[in-house]
Amino acid sequence: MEFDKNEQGLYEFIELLFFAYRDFTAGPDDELKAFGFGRAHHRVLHFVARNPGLMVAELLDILRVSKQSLNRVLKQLIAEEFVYQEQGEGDRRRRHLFLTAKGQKLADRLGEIQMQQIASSLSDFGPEAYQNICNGLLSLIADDDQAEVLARFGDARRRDVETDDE
Amino acid sequence: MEFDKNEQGLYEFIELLFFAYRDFTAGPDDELKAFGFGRAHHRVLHFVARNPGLMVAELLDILRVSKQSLNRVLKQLIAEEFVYQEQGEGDRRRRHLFLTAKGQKLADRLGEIQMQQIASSLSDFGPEAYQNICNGLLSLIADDDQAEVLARFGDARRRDVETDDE
DNA sequence: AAACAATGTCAACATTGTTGACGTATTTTT
DNA sequence: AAAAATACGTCAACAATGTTGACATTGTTT
Repeated sequence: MEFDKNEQGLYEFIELLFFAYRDFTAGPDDELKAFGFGRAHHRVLHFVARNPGLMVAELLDILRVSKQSLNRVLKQLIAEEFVYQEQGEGDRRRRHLFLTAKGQKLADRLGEIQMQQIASSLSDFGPEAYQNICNGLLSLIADDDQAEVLARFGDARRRDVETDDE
Repeated sequence: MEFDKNEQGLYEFIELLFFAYRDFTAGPDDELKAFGFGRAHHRVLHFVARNPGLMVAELLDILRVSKQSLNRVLKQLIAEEFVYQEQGEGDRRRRHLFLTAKGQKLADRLGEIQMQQIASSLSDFGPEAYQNICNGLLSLIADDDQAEVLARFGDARRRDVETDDE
Protein backbone atom coordinates (compact mmCIF):
# COMPACT_ATOMS: atom_id res chain seq x y z
CA MET A 1 0.00 0.00 0.00
CA GLU A 2 1.35 3.37 -1.03
CA PHE A 3 0.36 6.32 1.11
CA ASP A 4 0.49 9.57 -0.79
CA LYS A 5 0.19 13.07 0.54
CA ASN A 6 -2.59 14.08 -1.83
CA GLU A 7 -6.10 14.79 -0.61
CA GLN A 8 -7.10 11.14 -0.86
CA GLY A 9 -4.03 10.12 1.12
CA LEU A 10 -4.58 12.64 3.87
CA TYR A 11 -8.14 11.42 4.32
CA GLU A 12 -6.72 7.95 4.71
CA PHE A 13 -4.33 9.27 7.30
CA ILE A 14 -7.26 10.65 9.30
CA GLU A 15 -8.92 7.25 9.23
CA LEU A 16 -5.74 5.42 10.20
CA LEU A 17 -5.51 7.58 13.29
CA PHE A 18 -9.17 6.92 14.13
CA PHE A 19 -8.90 3.15 13.76
CA ALA A 20 -5.57 2.96 15.56
CA TYR A 21 -6.96 4.87 18.51
CA ARG A 22 -10.14 2.83 18.48
CA ASP A 23 -8.35 -0.50 18.59
CA PHE A 24 -5.62 0.68 20.90
CA THR A 25 -7.99 1.69 23.68
CA ALA A 26 -10.22 -1.38 23.42
CA GLY A 27 -8.00 -3.70 25.49
CA PRO A 28 -7.66 -1.59 28.64
CA ASP A 29 -11.32 -0.56 28.42
CA ASP A 30 -12.32 -4.19 28.82
CA GLU A 31 -9.97 -4.79 31.72
CA LEU A 32 -11.22 -1.70 33.55
CA LYS A 33 -14.83 -2.84 33.46
CA ALA A 34 -14.04 -5.50 36.07
CA PHE A 35 -13.15 -2.71 38.50
CA GLY A 36 -16.11 -0.52 37.64
CA PHE A 37 -13.73 1.97 36.09
CA GLY A 38 -13.58 3.56 32.66
CA ARG A 39 -11.16 5.27 30.36
CA ALA A 40 -11.12 8.41 32.51
CA HIS A 41 -9.81 6.39 35.45
CA HIS A 42 -7.19 4.84 33.22
CA ARG A 43 -5.85 8.24 32.26
CA VAL A 44 -5.43 9.25 35.87
CA LEU A 45 -3.74 5.97 36.77
CA HIS A 46 -1.42 6.26 33.79
CA PHE A 47 -0.24 9.81 34.38
CA VAL A 48 0.11 9.41 38.12
CA ALA A 49 2.09 6.21 37.56
CA ARG A 50 4.38 8.00 35.15
CA ASN A 51 4.64 11.19 37.21
CA PRO A 52 4.51 10.31 40.91
CA GLY A 53 3.80 13.37 43.01
CA LEU A 54 1.89 15.04 40.19
CA MET A 55 -0.33 17.86 41.37
CA VAL A 56 -4.02 18.15 40.57
CA ALA A 57 -3.46 21.33 38.56
CA GLU A 58 -0.85 19.62 36.39
CA LEU A 59 -3.15 16.69 35.77
CA LEU A 60 -5.87 19.10 34.72
CA ASP A 61 -3.53 20.67 32.21
CA ILE A 62 -2.58 17.28 30.78
CA LEU A 63 -6.10 15.94 30.47
CA ARG A 64 -7.77 19.22 29.49
CA VAL A 65 -10.98 18.51 31.34
CA SER A 66 -12.75 20.53 34.00
CA LYS A 67 -11.70 20.04 37.60
CA GLN A 68 -15.20 18.78 38.37
CA SER A 69 -14.88 16.10 35.75
CA LEU A 70 -11.47 15.05 36.99
CA ASN A 71 -12.57 15.18 40.61
CA ARG A 72 -15.35 12.72 40.01
CA VAL A 73 -12.99 9.94 38.97
CA LEU A 74 -10.16 11.00 41.25
CA LYS A 75 -12.49 10.85 44.24
CA GLN A 76 -13.41 7.28 43.38
CA LEU A 77 -9.79 6.26 42.90
CA ILE A 78 -8.89 7.72 46.28
CA ALA A 79 -11.94 6.27 48.07
CA GLU A 80 -11.15 2.82 46.71
CA GLU A 81 -7.48 3.27 47.59
CA PHE A 82 -5.88 3.15 44.18
CA VAL A 83 -4.50 6.67 44.62
CA TYR A 84 -3.50 8.67 47.68
CA GLN A 85 -2.60 12.30 48.23
CA GLU A 86 0.18 13.97 50.15
CA GLN A 87 0.09 17.56 51.19
CA GLY A 88 2.78 19.71 49.60
CA GLU A 89 5.71 20.47 51.90
CA GLY A 90 6.54 23.92 50.60
CA ASP A 91 2.99 24.90 49.72
CA ARG A 92 0.48 23.03 51.80
CA ARG A 93 -2.42 23.87 49.50
CA ARG A 94 -1.04 21.47 46.95
CA ARG A 95 -1.99 17.81 46.80
CA HIS A 96 0.60 15.51 45.32
CA LEU A 97 -0.79 12.33 43.85
CA PHE A 98 0.68 8.86 44.19
CA LEU A 99 -0.44 5.31 43.47
CA THR A 100 -0.97 2.84 46.28
CA ALA A 101 0.31 -0.71 45.82
CA LYS A 102 -3.14 -1.68 44.54
CA GLY A 103 -3.14 1.26 42.13
CA GLN A 104 0.34 0.44 40.91
CA LYS A 105 -0.69 -3.12 40.25
CA LEU A 106 -3.65 -2.08 38.13
CA ALA A 107 -1.62 0.56 36.28
CA ASP A 108 1.03 -2.07 35.54
CA ARG A 109 -1.57 -4.49 34.27
CA LEU A 110 -3.07 -1.91 31.92
CA GLY A 111 0.38 -0.84 30.79
CA GLU A 112 1.27 -4.43 30.06
CA ILE A 113 -1.77 -4.87 27.83
CA GLN A 114 -0.91 -1.81 25.78
CA MET A 115 2.80 -2.54 25.72
CA GLN A 116 2.23 -5.99 24.29
CA GLN A 117 -0.02 -4.51 21.67
CA ILE A 118 2.50 -1.85 20.67
CA ALA A 119 5.46 -4.16 20.89
CA SER A 120 3.91 -6.75 18.61
CA SER A 121 2.56 -4.09 16.27
CA LEU A 122 5.84 -2.27 15.90
CA SER A 123 8.22 -5.20 16.08
CA ASP A 124 8.64 -5.20 12.32
CA PHE A 125 9.92 -1.66 12.25
CA GLY A 126 13.61 -0.84 12.50
CA PRO A 127 14.93 1.96 14.70
CA GLU A 128 14.75 4.61 11.97
CA ALA A 129 11.18 3.77 11.06
CA TYR A 130 10.30 3.80 14.74
CA GLN A 131 11.80 7.26 15.11
CA ASN A 132 9.71 8.37 12.15
CA ILE A 133 6.54 7.08 13.71
CA CYS A 134 7.20 8.74 17.06
CA ASN A 135 8.21 12.00 15.45
CA GLY A 136 5.13 11.82 13.26
CA LEU A 137 2.88 11.53 16.29
CA LEU A 138 4.81 14.25 18.08
CA SER A 139 4.36 16.64 15.19
CA LEU A 140 0.60 16.07 15.27
CA ILE A 141 0.54 17.51 18.77
CA ALA A 142 -0.22 21.25 18.91
CA ASP A 143 3.00 23.26 18.69
CA ASP A 144 2.44 24.86 22.08
CA ASP A 145 2.13 21.47 23.74
CA GLN A 146 5.06 19.67 22.18
CA ALA A 147 7.63 21.26 24.48
CA GLU A 148 5.49 20.43 27.48
CA VAL A 149 5.21 16.78 26.49
CA LEU A 150 8.92 16.45 25.84
CA ALA A 151 9.69 18.16 29.14
CA ARG A 152 7.63 15.59 30.99
CA PHE A 153 9.36 12.80 29.10
CA GLY A 154 12.68 14.27 30.15
CA ASP A 155 11.60 14.48 33.78
CA ALA A 156 10.41 10.90 33.80
CA ARG A 157 13.72 9.76 32.37
CA ARG A 158 15.70 11.73 34.89
CA ARG A 159 13.54 10.36 37.68
CA ASP A 160 14.15 6.85 36.43
CA VAL A 161 17.88 7.38 36.38
CA GLU A 162 17.81 8.72 39.92
CA THR A 163 15.69 5.80 41.03
CA ASP A 164 18.08 3.37 39.41
CA ASP A 165 20.96 4.98 41.27
CA GLU A 166 19.37 4.65 44.67
CA MET B 1 14.69 13.36 21.14
CA GLU B 2 15.54 9.69 20.84
CA PHE B 3 12.64 7.29 21.08
CA ASP B 4 13.69 3.86 22.22
CA LYS B 5 11.71 0.66 22.30
CA ASN B 6 12.32 -0.05 25.95
CA GLU B 7 9.56 0.09 28.54
CA GLN B 8 10.09 3.79 29.11
CA GLY B 9 9.92 4.45 25.39
CA LEU B 10 6.77 2.45 24.88
CA TYR B 11 5.05 4.40 27.64
CA GLU B 12 6.04 7.54 25.80
CA PHE B 13 4.55 6.09 22.65
CA ILE B 14 1.24 5.60 24.45
CA GLU B 15 1.26 9.22 25.52
CA LEU B 16 2.17 10.47 22.07
CA LEU B 17 -0.87 8.72 20.69
CA PHE B 18 -3.06 10.19 23.41
CA PHE B 19 -1.86 13.75 22.89
CA ALA B 20 -1.93 13.50 19.10
CA TYR B 21 -5.50 12.27 19.16
CA ARG B 22 -6.49 14.91 21.71
CA ASP B 23 -5.09 17.80 19.68
CA PHE B 24 -6.14 16.39 16.35
CA THR B 25 -9.83 16.22 17.24
CA ALA B 26 -9.95 19.65 18.93
CA GLY B 27 -10.33 21.70 15.72
CA PRO B 28 -13.37 19.96 14.20
CA ASP B 29 -14.99 19.69 17.65
CA ASP B 30 -15.05 23.47 17.88
CA GLU B 31 -16.43 23.90 14.37
CA LEU B 32 -19.20 21.38 15.01
CA LYS B 33 -20.48 23.23 18.08
CA ALA B 34 -21.89 25.97 15.84
CA PHE B 35 -24.19 23.36 14.30
CA GLY B 36 -25.17 21.74 17.57
CA PHE B 37 -23.26 18.64 16.52
CA GLY B 38 -20.50 16.67 18.17
CA ARG B 39 -17.78 14.20 17.35
CA ALA B 40 -20.27 11.43 16.73
CA HIS B 41 -21.89 13.46 13.96
CA HIS B 42 -18.48 14.16 12.49
CA ARG B 43 -17.73 10.47 12.21
CA VAL B 44 -20.92 9.84 10.28
CA LEU B 45 -20.30 12.78 7.96
CA HIS B 46 -16.75 11.65 7.36
CA PHE B 47 -17.47 8.05 6.51
CA VAL B 48 -20.51 8.81 4.40
CA ALA B 49 -18.51 11.44 2.52
CA ARG B 50 -15.75 8.94 1.87
CA ASN B 51 -18.09 6.04 1.08
CA PRO B 52 -21.21 7.37 -0.63
CA GLY B 53 -23.98 4.78 -0.58
CA LEU B 54 -22.66 3.22 2.61
CA MET B 55 -25.23 1.06 4.38
CA VAL B 56 -26.19 1.45 8.03
CA ALA B 57 -24.83 -1.98 8.87
CA GLU B 58 -21.44 -1.11 7.38
CA LEU B 59 -21.31 2.12 9.30
CA LEU B 60 -22.06 0.21 12.48
CA ASP B 61 -19.15 -2.09 11.79
CA ILE B 62 -16.81 0.84 11.19
CA LEU B 63 -17.79 2.83 14.25
CA ARG B 64 -18.32 -0.13 16.60
CA VAL B 65 -21.20 1.45 18.45
CA SER B 66 -24.72 0.16 19.03
CA LYS B 67 -27.31 0.84 16.37
CA GLN B 68 -29.28 2.89 18.90
CA SER B 69 -26.30 5.12 19.52
CA LEU B 70 -25.69 5.59 15.81
CA ASN B 71 -29.37 6.10 15.10
CA ARG B 72 -29.58 9.00 17.49
CA VAL B 73 -27.07 11.09 15.56
CA LEU B 74 -28.05 9.76 12.16
CA LYS B 75 -31.66 10.73 12.77
CA GLN B 76 -30.58 14.29 13.53
CA LEU B 77 -28.38 14.49 10.45
CA ILE B 78 -31.25 13.29 8.27
CA ALA B 79 -33.85 15.55 9.92
CA GLU B 80 -31.60 18.57 9.42
CA GLU B 81 -30.88 17.48 5.86
CA PHE B 82 -27.16 16.84 6.03
CA VAL B 83 -27.66 13.21 5.08
CA TYR B 84 -30.30 11.42 3.03
CA GLN B 85 -31.12 7.78 2.44
CA GLU B 86 -31.92 5.81 -0.66
CA GLN B 87 -33.60 2.44 -0.60
CA GLY B 88 -31.44 -0.38 -1.94
CA GLU B 89 -32.33 -1.50 -5.47
CA GLY B 90 -31.52 -5.17 -5.12
CA ASP B 91 -32.50 -5.51 -1.47
CA ARG B 92 -35.03 -2.90 -0.53
CA ARG B 93 -34.50 -3.35 3.21
CA ARG B 94 -31.17 -1.62 2.87
CA ARG B 95 -30.71 2.13 3.30
CA HIS B 96 -27.84 3.64 1.42
CA LEU B 97 -26.51 6.85 2.93
CA PHE B 98 -25.46 9.96 1.02
CA LEU B 99 -24.62 13.54 1.88
CA THR B 100 -26.82 16.39 0.71
CA ALA B 101 -25.14 19.51 -0.64
CA LYS B 102 -25.32 21.01 2.84
CA GLY B 103 -23.81 17.87 4.34
CA GLN B 104 -21.05 17.81 1.76
CA LYS B 105 -20.21 21.41 2.50
CA LEU B 106 -19.84 20.74 6.22
CA ALA B 107 -17.88 17.56 5.64
CA ASP B 108 -15.53 19.46 3.32
CA ARG B 109 -15.07 22.20 5.88
CA LEU B 110 -14.18 19.71 8.62
CA GLY B 111 -11.90 17.84 6.28
CA GLU B 112 -10.15 21.05 5.37
CA ILE B 113 -9.43 21.84 9.02
CA GLN B 114 -7.88 18.44 9.61
CA MET B 115 -6.04 18.39 6.30
CA GLN B 116 -4.35 21.69 7.04
CA GLN B 117 -3.35 20.39 10.43
CA ILE B 118 -1.89 17.18 9.03
CA ALA B 119 -0.30 18.85 6.06
CA SER B 120 1.50 21.42 8.19
CA SER B 121 2.42 18.81 10.80
CA LEU B 122 3.82 16.34 8.31
CA SER B 123 5.30 18.75 5.80
CA ASP B 124 8.79 18.21 7.18
CA PHE B 125 8.68 14.49 6.52
CA GLY B 126 9.92 12.99 3.27
CA PRO B 127 8.00 10.26 1.43
CA GLU B 128 9.79 7.39 3.18
CA ALA B 129 9.19 8.83 6.63
CA TYR B 130 5.55 9.41 5.69
CA GLN B 131 5.21 5.78 4.62
CA ASN B 132 6.67 4.76 7.98
CA ILE B 133 4.17 6.85 9.85
CA CYS B 134 1.19 5.50 7.91
CA ASN B 135 2.39 1.95 8.18
CA GLY B 136 3.00 2.46 11.88
CA LEU B 137 -0.59 3.56 12.41
CA LEU B 138 -1.84 0.75 10.22
CA SER B 139 0.01 -1.83 12.27
CA LEU B 140 -1.60 -0.52 15.44
CA ILE B 141 -4.98 -1.47 14.04
CA ALA B 142 -6.19 -4.92 15.11
CA ASP B 143 -5.00 -7.56 12.65
CA ASP B 144 -8.53 -8.60 11.77
CA ASP B 145 -9.44 -5.05 10.85
CA GLN B 146 -6.43 -4.08 8.77
CA ALA B 147 -7.63 -5.86 5.65
CA GLU B 148 -11.04 -4.26 6.02
CA VAL B 149 -9.55 -0.78 6.27
CA LEU B 150 -7.29 -1.30 3.28
CA ALA B 151 -10.18 -2.71 1.28
CA ARG B 152 -12.19 0.43 1.91
CA PHE B 153 -9.22 2.56 0.93
CA GLY B 154 -8.96 0.58 -2.29
CA ASP B 155 -12.65 1.04 -3.02
CA ALA B 156 -12.47 4.77 -2.45
CA ARG B 157 -9.52 5.00 -4.82
CA ARG B 158 -11.25 3.00 -7.49
CA ARG B 159 -14.38 5.07 -7.10
CA ASP B 160 -12.30 8.22 -7.51
CA VAL B 161 -10.71 6.92 -10.69
CA GLU B 162 -14.12 6.03 -12.13
CA THR B 163 -15.43 9.46 -11.21
CA ASP B 164 -12.45 11.10 -12.89
CA ASP B 165 -13.10 9.09 -16.05
CA GLU B 166 -16.72 10.12 -16.38
C1' DA C 1 -46.27 -19.81 6.02
C1' DA C 2 -42.32 -19.37 8.75
C1' DA C 3 -37.90 -17.79 9.61
C1' DC C 4 -34.46 -14.54 9.04
C1' DA C 5 -32.37 -9.95 7.98
C1' DA C 6 -31.96 -4.77 7.91
C1' DT C 7 -33.55 -1.05 9.97
C1' DG C 8 -36.01 1.96 13.21
C1' DT C 9 -37.69 3.18 17.78
C1' DC C 10 -38.83 3.57 22.82
C1' DA C 11 -37.11 3.50 27.36
C1' DA C 12 -33.84 3.32 31.04
C1' DC C 13 -29.49 3.93 32.47
C1' DA C 14 -23.95 4.71 32.80
C1' DT C 15 -19.88 7.36 31.77
C1' DT C 16 -17.76 11.40 31.03
C1' DG C 17 -17.87 15.87 29.64
C1' DT C 18 -19.75 20.94 30.59
C1' DT C 19 -20.96 25.47 33.44
C1' DG C 20 -21.99 28.07 37.59
C1' DA C 21 -21.76 28.85 42.31
C1' DC C 22 -19.79 28.40 46.63
C1' DG C 23 -16.57 26.79 50.54
C1' DT C 24 -12.01 26.14 52.78
C1' DA C 25 -7.33 26.29 53.44
C1' DT C 26 -3.16 28.55 52.52
C1' DT C 27 -0.05 31.84 50.50
C1' DT C 28 0.98 36.27 48.58
C1' DT C 29 0.29 41.07 48.13
C1' DT C 30 -0.78 45.38 49.74
C1' DA D 1 -3.14 42.78 59.70
C1' DA D 2 -6.33 42.91 55.95
C1' DA D 3 -7.21 41.83 51.29
C1' DA D 4 -6.49 39.28 47.27
C1' DA D 5 -5.10 35.45 44.89
C1' DT D 6 -4.25 30.37 44.56
C1' DA D 7 -5.13 25.30 44.94
C1' DC D 8 -8.39 22.36 45.74
C1' DG D 9 -13.01 20.33 46.82
C1' DT D 10 -18.03 20.03 46.27
C1' DC D 11 -23.00 20.48 44.98
C1' DA D 12 -26.15 20.73 41.33
C1' DA D 13 -27.91 20.72 36.73
C1' DC D 14 -27.34 19.49 32.32
C1' DA D 15 -25.44 17.62 27.54
C1' DA D 16 -23.23 14.18 24.53
C1' DT D 17 -22.54 9.68 23.69
C1' DG D 18 -22.25 5.15 24.97
C1' DT D 19 -24.89 0.75 26.77
C1' DT D 20 -28.82 -3.07 27.06
C1' DG D 21 -33.42 -4.87 26.33
C1' DA D 22 -37.64 -5.13 24.06
C1' DC D 23 -40.41 -4.64 20.20
C1' DA D 24 -42.22 -3.09 15.31
C1' DT D 25 -41.79 -2.80 10.35
C1' DT D 26 -40.52 -4.19 6.10
C1' DG D 27 -38.55 -7.12 2.89
C1' DT D 28 -36.09 -11.52 1.68
C1' DT D 29 -35.20 -16.37 2.01
C1' DT D 30 -36.38 -20.96 3.00
